[in-house]
Amino acid sequence: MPESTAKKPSRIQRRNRRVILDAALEVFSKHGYRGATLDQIAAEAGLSKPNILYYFNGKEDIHVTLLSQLMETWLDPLVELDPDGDPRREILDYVERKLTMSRELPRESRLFANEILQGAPRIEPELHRHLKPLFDEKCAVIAGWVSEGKLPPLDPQHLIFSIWATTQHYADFEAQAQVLLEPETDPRPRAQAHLQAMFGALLDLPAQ
Amino acid sequence: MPESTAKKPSRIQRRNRRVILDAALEVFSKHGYRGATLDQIAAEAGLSKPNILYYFNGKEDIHVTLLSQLMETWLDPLVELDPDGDPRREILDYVERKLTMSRELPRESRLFANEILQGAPRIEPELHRHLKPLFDEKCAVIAGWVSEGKLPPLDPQHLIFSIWATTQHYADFEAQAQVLLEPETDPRPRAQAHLQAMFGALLDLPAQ
DNA sequence: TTGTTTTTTTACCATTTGGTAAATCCACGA
DNA sequence: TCGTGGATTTACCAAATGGTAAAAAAACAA
Repeated sequence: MPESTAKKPSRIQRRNRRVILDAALEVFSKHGYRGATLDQIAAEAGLSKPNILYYFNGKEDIHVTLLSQLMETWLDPLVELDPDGDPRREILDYVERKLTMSRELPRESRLFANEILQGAPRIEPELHRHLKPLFDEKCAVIAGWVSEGKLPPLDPQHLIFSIWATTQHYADFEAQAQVLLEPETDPRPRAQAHLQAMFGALLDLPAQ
Repeated sequence: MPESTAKKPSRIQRRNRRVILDAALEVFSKHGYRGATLDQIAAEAGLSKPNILYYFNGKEDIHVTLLSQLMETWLDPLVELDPDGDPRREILDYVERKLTMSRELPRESRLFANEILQGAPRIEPELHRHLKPLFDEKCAVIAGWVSEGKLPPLDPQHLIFSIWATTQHYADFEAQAQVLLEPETDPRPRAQAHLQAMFGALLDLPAQ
């Protein structure tokens, strides 16, 4: 019973749990929680369905484990925002890291987007536990920069929302961009230029 | 057979189709296509399941009808962008209309977000037929303003993406905002100020 | 009222899907 | 080599779900 009181997991257990979670990421991010089936995950993982249920307590367990495990990766770019760095540089670099992440981890982006869209029923506790404190901390950092006159007066919370929205857009709404832009071409180089110009302009605003 | 060669639909037919589509909007926007069930829609509409299937050919028919019918409403704010207006005013007003729409029609926003996130399997033809031409047209308008020197050099396509992303964010990711901001409080007044400042700064950039 | 058409309900059905029990297989240490 | 516990498969099941057939009811035209 790998799920009971944590003994040390065997090599096989670690490998298969990883294989399953990777397959689940693929399937959940493509079809959403309800749209994904254990059979699809099993096929993607190359394992049988009962075998998957040997490693996890059920569909929801897989989903929650996946979200929890990816939360850290997902928040990493924001963690790196340095209170002691140059404010303008720090924020523009954060935009760039987020955009890079939307290119390199689009499945993770869509996984979170799906979960939030449904009202975050399974990840809400994690949001309170990990996202909220980090968000508050970094908002305070930015607010500090503003009050020190190192940045023009701006709304830290909504600035961060704008960064999330604009960068994740390229992963979450990729299907739309495929229709509207040249397909087969990554729009992110031009997106990068645009976003740097846009947030740069906001940060360069003269103090009120 | 209301579905066959279009006779004039009766009063009952018009009413019930409207009731069903409204119920479907509620359910689909909350749970996504796969997450929604005909039973839920029937309960929400106050009709029996077979009765619903009397008015529509199936679950997918309801979904496609809903998306098609809402497409016009959804694109309306962009249609209103006037080539003969003041460029800066036109774009900032468009931002405001989109933000207002995300407050007044959040279900519609989430319905589209869900569909696009899944790869737009059922709405792709509509995107090509309605969204693409409008998008190209308005991009050309903005590009014209730029080349006339009425706007600083900017990327029309990605500008529009940024407007979509930032405004719809408040409907699509409402669950996240609920965790991070004061619940029970509409963040949009402050969002409005932030977005006007941000896009205003971009549009006020000196010509290169 | 009566006959006809439209609308609604009742009673189902086949498939899908998350999940389980139990038998079997297999890796590995003694 | 053999035994034991972990890993995997086989064969299922119950509930949910999209959908249908046909009877009953309601609406409506004459």
